[in-house]
Amino acid sequence: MTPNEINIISGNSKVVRSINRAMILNIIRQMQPISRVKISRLTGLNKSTVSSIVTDLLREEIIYEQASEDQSVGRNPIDLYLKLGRYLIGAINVDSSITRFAIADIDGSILGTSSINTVQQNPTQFVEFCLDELTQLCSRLNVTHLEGLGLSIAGIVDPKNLIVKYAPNLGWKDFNIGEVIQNFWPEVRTIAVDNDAKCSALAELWFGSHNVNLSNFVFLSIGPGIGSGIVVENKILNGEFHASGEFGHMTLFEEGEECTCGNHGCWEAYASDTATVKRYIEKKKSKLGQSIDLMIQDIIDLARMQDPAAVEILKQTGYYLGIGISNIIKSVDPHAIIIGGRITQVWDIIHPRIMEVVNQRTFFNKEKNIQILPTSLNVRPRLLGAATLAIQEIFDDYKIIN
Amino acid sequence: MTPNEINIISGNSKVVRSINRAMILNIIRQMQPISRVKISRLTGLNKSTVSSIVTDLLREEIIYEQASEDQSVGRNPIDLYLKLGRYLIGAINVDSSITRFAIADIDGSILGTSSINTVQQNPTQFVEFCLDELTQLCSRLNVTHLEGLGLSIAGIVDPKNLIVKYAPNLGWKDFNIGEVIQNFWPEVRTIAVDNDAKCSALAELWFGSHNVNLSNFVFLSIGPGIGSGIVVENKILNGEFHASGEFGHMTLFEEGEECTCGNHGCWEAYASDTATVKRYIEKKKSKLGQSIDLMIQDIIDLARMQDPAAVEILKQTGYYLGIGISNIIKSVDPHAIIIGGRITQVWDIIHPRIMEVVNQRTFFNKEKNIQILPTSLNVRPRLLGAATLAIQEIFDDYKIIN
DNA sequence: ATTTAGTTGGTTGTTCACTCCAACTAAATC
DNA sequence: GATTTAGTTGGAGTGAACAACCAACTAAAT
Repeated sequence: MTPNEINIISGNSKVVRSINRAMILNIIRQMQPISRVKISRLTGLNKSTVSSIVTDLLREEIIYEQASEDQSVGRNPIDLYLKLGRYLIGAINVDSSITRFAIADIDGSILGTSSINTVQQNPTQFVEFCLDELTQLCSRLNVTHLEGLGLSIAGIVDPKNLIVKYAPNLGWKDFNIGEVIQNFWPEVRTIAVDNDAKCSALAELWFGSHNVNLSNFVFLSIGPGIGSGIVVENKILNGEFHASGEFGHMTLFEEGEECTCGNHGCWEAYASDTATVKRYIEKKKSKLGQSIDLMIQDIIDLARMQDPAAVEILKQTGYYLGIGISNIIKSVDPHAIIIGGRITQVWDIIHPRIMEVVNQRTFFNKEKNIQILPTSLNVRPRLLGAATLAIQEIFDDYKIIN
Repeated sequence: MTPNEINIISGNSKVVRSINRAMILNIIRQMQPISRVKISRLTGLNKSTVSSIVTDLLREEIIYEQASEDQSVGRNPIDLYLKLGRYLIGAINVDSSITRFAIADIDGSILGTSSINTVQQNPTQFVEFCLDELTQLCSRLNVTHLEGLGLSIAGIVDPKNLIVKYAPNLGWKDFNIGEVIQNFWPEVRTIAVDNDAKCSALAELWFGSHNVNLSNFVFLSIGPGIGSGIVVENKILNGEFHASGEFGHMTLFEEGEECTCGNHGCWEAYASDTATVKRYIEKKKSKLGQSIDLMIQDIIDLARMQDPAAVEILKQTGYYLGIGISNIIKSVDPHAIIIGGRITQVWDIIHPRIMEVVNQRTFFNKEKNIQILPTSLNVRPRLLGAATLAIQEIFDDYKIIN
């Protein structure tokens, strides 16, 4: 219970029902195939209660049942599975250069994708253009109805009110993206928006395949900058002003390199792809011929072919990553750090360096057994994360009201 | 709902009752005096439901009612108040040098305190000695029964299992303090233990008088070291290994001063009282004649009498505090930072310096309006926090079972 | 091949707890 | 006495728990 604000969720039989419904649905999602009895034993709910809720879920066609075999004695259980193809989700990731689209199912599988260049124009017009593009993708895939729509944005987002507070790279400020979508597509039931790094964390949490408990972890997105999503007790830590996880701009070097944010010595100015490219250029005394995105890929490719200069530069990046990560570990004490971005292609080069620094700088670390891992997703985390935002609402819909 | 672990709290009519009970009790606590109808309107619960729960609370003697006057028309409401003196809490704060005791009421008021020197002996014996001391304090205050017992410890604590994982200053490791207390005092109903800085945060959250929304904030405890407690959505962020908020050991200076933890450039090595004293000694070329605790007080006293050297040293501390605080702001994005410790006595010296640095280093800060404030508690936060641990359990006891 | 016991999965009334609702009483003002 | 507001009472509705039941299978005997 909250001490200073009052929790408005008052108890009610309907609330109980939806809590139990959400719990059972999530168990089926995670442990399918699973029978009614097993769910009953797992939850402590009575068999009859489980049956009742499962009947609801079957009617809603969000799950289906199938006879199972191979039981030693007694009646064979009836396995329950998530039903795919029935509730589909549209996903949009808006980045400074490219905007990507996907149609996803509730198990996180992707039916199809497309992309366009992000155009710096009137945000409303751009969003409407995106929705048109998504409509086209739908018809290409013979999808007639989207249950939900999720968007991940490179910027600070108020997910509750569906407002993009500040996206400097897109030139958006206090943009009520939810309203625009609702006006344009009134038929979509759930719309969800959040910051891209937070979405990536969510995607890893829901659909990652690492065999690690991710109830407390931090997702680090290494690109031109460094973004992050903090997960605490299975939930995204939003921050009072929706700006948590700005680790990229934490000061690591009091009077260090100038950062794009105006501050000096930010982590980002040492460990981002931009910083890596800059260091490589300096070393090689070459010039910035192309975009950061292309350059970092070149350096990575060179390193994979054992080019000594590239390897050395990347090891440095690993060193700087390690310093920042050890600070993150000290602040929120996660069980794992999951890293996404091009740099994970040279995991064998950077990971040992990161671990070395983390072990050096984090006392009391051996007992913690913190996992530092590359993302386990084979879809772009930011895009899958956008879908996950909406999927999450389908599974956790016990906020109905009272 | 959790995606990877299953939430074991299944719904149930009893759960509903206790959620509503806790909500009503907390409303009375925070908004007393308040009538039944007002609670009904506030929560959306039916009048009759409120009446039913209030009847329970009256029978339990945790609240009382009193006729109110001054109502324009209609029957006068009956005001409800928290009843004091009925449920009392024992609080113990174990620090490296001094262990303090208090008897507190459920509104956070302190009936009496005492203290002893912390002895480095067998932890079980020491705890039993503490309980004896508390018993004496009780009899001195004519307190015959303690409803709960809360302990705040300078170390890493597993609050769920009541185990002190690691308290280097006390020489405790994996010490099952809960078991010891339960064996010695089997009659006490609720026992709670946590880290001292986290307890301080909890005390400020529950009983602080700042007129700021503290649902997301960080409590910084500046002493010989720097401890902190992170509050996210009105709850302490515990950390996977119970070690969140170790901001004191985050690296701010890559190759900086050596810290007690073995790392270099920790914040603590620049902004703690120890660091301040060290800098003062260096400047004055004097010697460390007494304990850090006494020395920092001397410096503070000198500064309050406008001694230029002391003022300058403390301003430096303010500068270093600012750098670390700006990193904290970027990581968890709190609404406020509350600072406790002797250094708050010279708030007029350090606060402007902190704000200057934070504004300089935190882009996008003006719009956030982050409050950096000294603790509003006039009882030692760590001690009141220990009591709050147990008080919290009395008010939020809807974890009963299912 | 047939029968019977034993085991496990799932369903069907019944009971119980709790909230909601509407009609009531209580106590104040105008 | 009419009106207004506070609080109570008894009945209705909802959903979970419980226990008895049916369903479907294996194992092992005849």
